[in-house]
Amino acid sequence: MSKQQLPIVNSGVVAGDGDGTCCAPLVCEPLSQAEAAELAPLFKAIADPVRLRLLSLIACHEGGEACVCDLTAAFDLTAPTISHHLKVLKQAGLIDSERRGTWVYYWLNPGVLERLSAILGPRAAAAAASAAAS
Amino acid sequence: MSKQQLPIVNSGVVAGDGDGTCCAPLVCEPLSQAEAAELAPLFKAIADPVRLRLLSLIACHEGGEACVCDLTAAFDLTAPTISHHLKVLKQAGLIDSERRGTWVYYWLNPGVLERLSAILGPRAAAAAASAAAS
DNA sequence: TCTCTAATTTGACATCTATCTAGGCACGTT
DNA sequence: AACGTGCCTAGATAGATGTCAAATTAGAGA
Repeated sequence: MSKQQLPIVNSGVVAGDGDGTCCAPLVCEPLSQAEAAELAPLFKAIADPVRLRLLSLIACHEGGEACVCDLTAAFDLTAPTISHHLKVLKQAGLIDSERRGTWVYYWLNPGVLERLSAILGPRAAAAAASAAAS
Repeated sequence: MSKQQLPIVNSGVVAGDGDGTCCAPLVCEPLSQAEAAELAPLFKAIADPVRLRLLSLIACHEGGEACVCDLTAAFDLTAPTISHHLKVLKQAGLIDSERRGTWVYYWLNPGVLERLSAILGPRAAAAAASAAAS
């Protein structure tokens, strides 16, 4: 933390998206400080075994959504802990939720995982190839 | 550098399906506990703004590698701190390094980012696969 | 209204993490 | 050999994080 030198170059960052083509993969051009600061919390949200499984369970559940009771049952953790992890995922924008009667359902927010994937992804192959070539 | 452990990177992880084509994206089938436990540290390694930029700087640097002095200069952090982050990335298996004379060079370990990318998104997985195929 | 179940919030705790300063090792140069 | 520079390790510390038990909120039904 502190003032690092690189100014906020890009701004579009990761959130912007919108240009259908694609993202700025990690490997194409150096991430600005601002971009990194915006991406890191997203990766941090998924950088936990419980939350990874939660995402996976939700995504794979029929209808693309799952209620908390289903999720809690899949872990050896207390309900408050699961609730906490769901909150982290939701605050990061990865999932969303809605109450229906007694139960609360969660589903994946479309596009977010894909964007993260794109940032890590396509280019890496190219970079690896060029590295190998030398 | 001799004392530095070997990267634990691969071992199958989530790709374990064995069909060489590709991995099981998060959304295809629920992650097992073991898979999640193995993936989380990788995501945790990149879930930091400094480390994201380090990865990016290394990947974008000419030749696909960069020396510590180049990297340190890009941040407003002390050298030991950068060294710490590089160690985290190396222990996660994301990068590797070598000393050449006075300087130590770091480069991206090929494949690891792609695997993470593939896990997050089917679309990216397909892209990576097609890239690899060509 | 009262009660039962589902889910979240609160508060506490132990652990992990990012960062720094100080010091040490390796290499190249004088 | 001695020095200077590049990089890493060690130790310390403030702050973040994961977990649980207890308490709270919200809806369904008797």
